Amino acid sequence: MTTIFSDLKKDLLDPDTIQKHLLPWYDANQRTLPWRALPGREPNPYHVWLSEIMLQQTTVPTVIPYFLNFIRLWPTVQDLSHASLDDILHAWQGLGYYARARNLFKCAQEITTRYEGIFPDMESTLLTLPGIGPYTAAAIAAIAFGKNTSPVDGNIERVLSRVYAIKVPLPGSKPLLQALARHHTPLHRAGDYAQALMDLGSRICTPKKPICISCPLRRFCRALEKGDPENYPLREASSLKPTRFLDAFWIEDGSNFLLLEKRPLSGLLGGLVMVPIPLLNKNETNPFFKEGSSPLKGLVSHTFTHFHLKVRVLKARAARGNFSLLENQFWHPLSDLSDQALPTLMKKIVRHVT
DNA sequence: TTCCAGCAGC
DNA sequence: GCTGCTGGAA
Repeated sequence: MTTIFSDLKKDLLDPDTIQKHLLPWYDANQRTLPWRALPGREPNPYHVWLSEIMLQQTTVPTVIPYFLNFIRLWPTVQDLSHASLDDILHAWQGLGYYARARNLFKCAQEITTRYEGIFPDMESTLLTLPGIGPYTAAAIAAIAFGKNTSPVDGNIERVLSRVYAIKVPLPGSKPLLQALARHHTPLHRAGDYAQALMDLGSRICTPKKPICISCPLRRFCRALEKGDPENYPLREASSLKPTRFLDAFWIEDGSNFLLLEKRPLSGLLGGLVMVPIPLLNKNETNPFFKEGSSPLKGLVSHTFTHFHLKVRVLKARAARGNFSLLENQFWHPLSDLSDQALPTLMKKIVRHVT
């Protein structure tokens, strides 16, 4: 920590400067969120964990309906641990990063069997559970159990980068930001402190057009002093994504059944249901003949973490009797697609065809 | 149409 | 250090 601070040391703010201004602001301005305990009430660790896993990948407004649906279907972590993976993936569909739904399930099972349904309250124990990494372990320990830990999410990175006008670009500045967050974490109310920084980041210290005039930290924000808070945090130049072109096979039998396949559990869109797209995973071979199929006009575009995808849809009709299904394939009524766990790519293809 | 945020697993 | 998805903003 001393080395990280070395060239910043004389510029460090008092350890408690930030929280002294931040906590009163939080008490007056905190967001009401379905997983957040009302002031003076005990947080529900199951709710905190579930929301943090969902929030790992998307924003609060997107998460809220998924979260409410999950706790309606599975009110406790034991209920979730007794669900089926297919039901969980179905409820998760559209959220993306489907490996996280599998880890959610594994984690619920471990909590139920190894911890008798009680969430561990130690950061180091939480860190051993599936799907819980450094950020989530610290967040649960602080928010659900009031432990003195310092979770650093994207909001907190942005706020601290601005307050200190950090010149090192992300992600290289992460250790420094972690150390700064640690430096300012109060002994009491560490969870409120973390949530206050997150709320500040989402409501005031926004990526674009921050509302500095309303910020409780404006008096000692160095980026504001320099006049360019929006330029922080600095980022390494990102590399360009390649574009891949693939064919999807929309194959119907004579009676409105569609050929679907369940994708392998690991890898892209794992465990979700799609029409066949040969070569979407590496090493996949193409078992389909393009003869007898007609390409639809236009392409379906979708972007994954590391590449753009443009899909041509080939439509064909097959007699069920002389079509031999692969192990992971099945015929499914077109009218009942909604009972399957479909990724957004598949929904775009459905829209394109129908 | 393109860009971007968001964190864990391997 | 590479892989994994989506919605919303620009």
